[in-house]
Amino acid sequence: MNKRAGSAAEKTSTAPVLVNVVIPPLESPLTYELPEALRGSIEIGYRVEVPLGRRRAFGYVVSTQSADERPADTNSDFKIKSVLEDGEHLRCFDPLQLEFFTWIADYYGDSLSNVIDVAIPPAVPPKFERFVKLSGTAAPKLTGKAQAEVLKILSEQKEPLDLATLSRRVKGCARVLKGLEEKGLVQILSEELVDHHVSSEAIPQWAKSAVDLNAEQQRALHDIDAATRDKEFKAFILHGVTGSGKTEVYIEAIRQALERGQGALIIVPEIALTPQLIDRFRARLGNNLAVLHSALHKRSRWDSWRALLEGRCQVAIGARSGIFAPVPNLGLIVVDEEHESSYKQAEGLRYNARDLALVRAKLQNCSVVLGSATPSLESYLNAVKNKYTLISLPARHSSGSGLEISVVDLNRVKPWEMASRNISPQLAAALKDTLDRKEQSFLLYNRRGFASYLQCESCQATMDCPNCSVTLTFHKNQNSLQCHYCSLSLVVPEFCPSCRGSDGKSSAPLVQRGAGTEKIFEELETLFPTARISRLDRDSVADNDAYRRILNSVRDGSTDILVGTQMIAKGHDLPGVTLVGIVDCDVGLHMPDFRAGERVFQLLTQASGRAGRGDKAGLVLLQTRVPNHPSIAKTCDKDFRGFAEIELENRKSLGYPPFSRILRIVISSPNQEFGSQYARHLRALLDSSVQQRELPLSVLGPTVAPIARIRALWRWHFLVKGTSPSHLNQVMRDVSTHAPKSTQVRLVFDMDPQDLM
DNA sequence: CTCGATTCCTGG
DNA sequence: CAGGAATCGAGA
Repeated sequence: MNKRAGSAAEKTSTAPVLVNVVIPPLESPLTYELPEALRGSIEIGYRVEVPLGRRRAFGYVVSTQSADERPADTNSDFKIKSVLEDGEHLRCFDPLQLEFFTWIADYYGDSLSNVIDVAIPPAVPPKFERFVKLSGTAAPKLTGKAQAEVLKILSEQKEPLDLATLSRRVKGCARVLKGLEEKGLVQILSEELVDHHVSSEAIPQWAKSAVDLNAEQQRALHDIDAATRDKEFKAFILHGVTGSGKTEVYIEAIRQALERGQGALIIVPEIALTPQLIDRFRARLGNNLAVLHSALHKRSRWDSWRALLEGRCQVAIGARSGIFAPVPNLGLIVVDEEHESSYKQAEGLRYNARDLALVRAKLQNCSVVLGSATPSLESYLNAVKNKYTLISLPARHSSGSGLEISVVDLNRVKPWEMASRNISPQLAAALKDTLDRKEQSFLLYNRRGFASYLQCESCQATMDCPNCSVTLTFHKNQNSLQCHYCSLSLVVPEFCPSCRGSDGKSSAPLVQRGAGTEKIFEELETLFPTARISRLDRDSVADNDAYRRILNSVRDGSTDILVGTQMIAKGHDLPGVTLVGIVDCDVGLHMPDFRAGERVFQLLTQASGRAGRGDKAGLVLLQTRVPNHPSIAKTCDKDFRGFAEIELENRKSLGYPPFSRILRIVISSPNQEFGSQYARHLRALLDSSVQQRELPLSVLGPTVAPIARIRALWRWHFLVKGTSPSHLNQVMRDVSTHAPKSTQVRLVFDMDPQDLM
């Protein structure tokens, strides 16, 4: 399997002659012959350059064959071309990873080619920098003025000087240097430029010192480390609220693995992968940490990847796509905030990085740690069934129960008693107290904009997106109506466009319905005119640096109240915050999605964790109209297990995950009639597949998707439910091979969907 | 019948 | 995806 290049004599006898190469975006592999000169040096995982038609293309070697396996007889009606001898051939992944890639392709019903294309960052040509240094001891003789100057500069230099700096000091130095080089007075070195984020320096000694872990952390560490050391597949759920010290456990476990020469992989949600977090890991794990992030510059991404591949780094940290990292001798995978739905890729290859972490751990016999304050029910059920080990870390604060969470039942507040449209007297009072104490508050309202929609007062028409079946959100700051699905932006019309003038009055006014963070911000400004208020949501962090700037303004105390969407629930340690107000807990609770309740619980619990992280006690106020709803009541009780039990019971009775698996099939078409007919036809296909194979599956649909139209495409979907993923898989294969191809419709298969809209 | 545009299909 | 072949359709 893992043949290394042997001696030249061995090469000819045992080295494979044929290689199967996937060339994205081609789905199936093509066979090429290896020219004599390349045999033995190219194996699985190499990116090779091959002739394809009349052009050259890059492809990845996924399997090899020796000459005698050549399928000479029947269907070889094509002549096998040869890998280009003068091409660029580059090692791109570890042969060990192939099994993982194949598994992914099978499970998600995609081609190996596409999986590899998604997994491997595109290689960038190496960049070289040239350095000059003095060479030889020969006395400088008969040098010109310019040459003398260069020599003088160089003699003042301890290290070789880079050419760029030199040419800035001496104009036209290239020629001068050439002369000097010929005389043997200087040497020009070429060194490959590797991104500074990646380095092979050893772990500094100071970082090796252990930190103080409490008894529970010690125990967690011990268990995780034992599994890692034994190189067995074992999954842990590390359940602990923010501030319970999960990160310390990860770091120590990784550090211990490193000392044994085992590599590790950490996956964090995109938004958490901040420079601060990376610094924290680097401070303790040293420089052999490779950062992988799809937003990184191409070169850094490739450099990090290669550093792992070449063994210069043993630890990788990355967002979703980091799960593919070629960590050498992988011993431990950590998935932080494992419940995050952003681990699921929403388009293309719709993989879930958390699920893949478990698959990979199983394939490579290593341990995996899923960390969260609010584990997903999928993971939690596995712990209940003893498939995973659940480790709970108690809150670490000395103040212990310093967090008080209470409900404001909006049913019991008369409209005229409200401090403002969306802020109850209780919340207003708490905000005032917090301001008086010179402490800080977070206000969560999980909706962007100023008003959810505008409605005509006379004809009741709502301002809808022309391309999507949703209302347009009113953004007051930009005075625009925006579609949050297709990002259309319109100037706000002065009068209702559909009834203007028709009822005699030419000025049918538009009224604002529903609220958003902008509105809450405005209410706060009215209530607390002297307070320093900031807003954090996708709109206010449009420019790249704004996110950090806003969080910094909280950290340094120049913001008193921060209002925002779920973004504020995920920021980092901000010890000055002692009040968290949830303006409306019920947002998102009534979505047509069986995970709605779970998501709300997660968000509320996560947001609550922002309060009182320092020594001071924290207060959380939950404004709601359904105070007895488990998502809210159990947040109040800080009772994850209690919530999980209720919710699991629900899911069980309805046959939803984690008690079943779902395959979602989405049909979209610009033509409503054609699409709906196509969807009905697909139902027949589904039924016949299920029947013929006698699969215990239930098929729901076709139904119009909850958002019936997006970007001018009408949408329908099916939910196929079953207990075994392989059954769903068979149906998916059947349908995708037999479904009639049409340019009018698009068909998407989504295994384990997170998004049901 | 011709030419350009469009769709289809192959690539080893 | 890219390039070539097959097919389509308007113009002459």
